[in-house]
Amino acid sequence: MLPRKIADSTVRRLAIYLRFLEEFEDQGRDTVSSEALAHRAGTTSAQVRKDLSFFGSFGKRGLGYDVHALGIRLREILGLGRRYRVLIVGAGRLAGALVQYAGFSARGFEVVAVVDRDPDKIGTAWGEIVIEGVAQLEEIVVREQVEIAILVTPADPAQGLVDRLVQAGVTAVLNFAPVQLHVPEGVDVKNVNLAVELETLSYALAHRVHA
Amino acid sequence: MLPRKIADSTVRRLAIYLRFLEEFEDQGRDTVSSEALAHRAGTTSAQVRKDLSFFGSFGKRGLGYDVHALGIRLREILGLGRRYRVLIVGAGRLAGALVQYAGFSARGFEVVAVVDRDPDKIGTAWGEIVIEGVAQLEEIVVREQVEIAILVTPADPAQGLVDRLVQAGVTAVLNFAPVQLHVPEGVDVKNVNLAVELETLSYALAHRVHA
DNA sequence: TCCTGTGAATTAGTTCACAGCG
DNA sequence: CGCTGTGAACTAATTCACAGGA
Repeated sequence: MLPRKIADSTVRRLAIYLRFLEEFEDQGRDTVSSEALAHRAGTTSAQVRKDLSFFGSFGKRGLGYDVHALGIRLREILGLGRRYRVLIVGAGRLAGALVQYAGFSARGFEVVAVVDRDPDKIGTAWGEIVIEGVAQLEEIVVREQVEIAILVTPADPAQGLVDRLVQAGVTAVLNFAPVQLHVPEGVDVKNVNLAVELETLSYALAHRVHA
Repeated sequence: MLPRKIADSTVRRLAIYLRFLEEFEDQGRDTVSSEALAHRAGTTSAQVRKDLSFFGSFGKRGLGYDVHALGIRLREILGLGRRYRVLIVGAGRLAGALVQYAGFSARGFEVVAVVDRDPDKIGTAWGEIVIEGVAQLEEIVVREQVEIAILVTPADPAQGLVDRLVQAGVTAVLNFAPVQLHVPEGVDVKNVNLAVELETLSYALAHRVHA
């Protein structure tokens, strides 16, 4: 589990393979070929084998991969063998959707706190979680041993918030704010920008060969 | 606006440059260098110039780019010069967040209908929009002249729904369901998978050089 | 025979570096 | 001079193609 530098595209595909492996497992299949995985994941069998080969050789020639064993290995590789404590910054609707999203907790991402700057929201409850004030950010990070922050705020306050998060000890951030965050070495940021996704679609529509 | 094949990564960056151009415009700046754009967008000046060069030469040597003019060109290139009629399939919390998300309508993506299969949701209103039954899918696509569908459903029904959407005339789909959709030639699908984003973070955490 | 694992070949994407125009 | 525009060089990612083990 120590190869130097793995492409982000490879890591994303591994996460996708894992999803389908679990599906196969639920169906009681105990073996799967690179071809079958590739078809489900929308890639090629060579790509699947190459992706896996960076981490070892898990298959049996002539047979394929053991569904259960490969699942375990992928979870190990992806760091999903444990739970992660997540803080959500910003209590808008998207944050609400994330808190309730079953896909996160199923994978071990546990939302332990939500903060917002709106005094009207502070103190209200979302299920188990009571929304706290953004002033408590640092205190919460320490108290709840937060490792991952999800930033769901407007662009404006995002950089200041991430500075405070990093200062308090957070080293991984999933950023939904439409800004490029600047963080010190050793802190990982992944950006999700829903408007950009739609704009790549409108690009495709605009440049279609009109029949 | 006719170059053969432009990388997805380039299109995404163009959308990001546009965001910052608009910010600069709001600030009253009327000229910007590739270097300044690159810094905001988290890339390099050479990358910015290369991305733009695929579509023409918009800058002035020694000076940079005209903020307003480049904004217009980028909107043209991205196909943002018009409005798009969007149907949301699935009325969960994420769908609710998308309906209300200002970033979409600001860019011309107008949600014209929402469908769900839950009878308890059908007939309830989200702002202007009354949720309709999934049975009406085809009728709605025609009636509302839907061009883009956003699929926000569980994995299970997603393929069947996309088949119906395509049959009814939809040619662009933003898919949040964790499955690889199979669609005919000429239909564009972009996938967003929030769990995968978090998993790339957990990969990074797990493989960090522990100091 | 079937299907993996993997170097080699290819293709795609990024960065360099500099000529040339304002 | 300053900064763009762009071939050329380089680096990264994907695909090919086949040797070899089950």
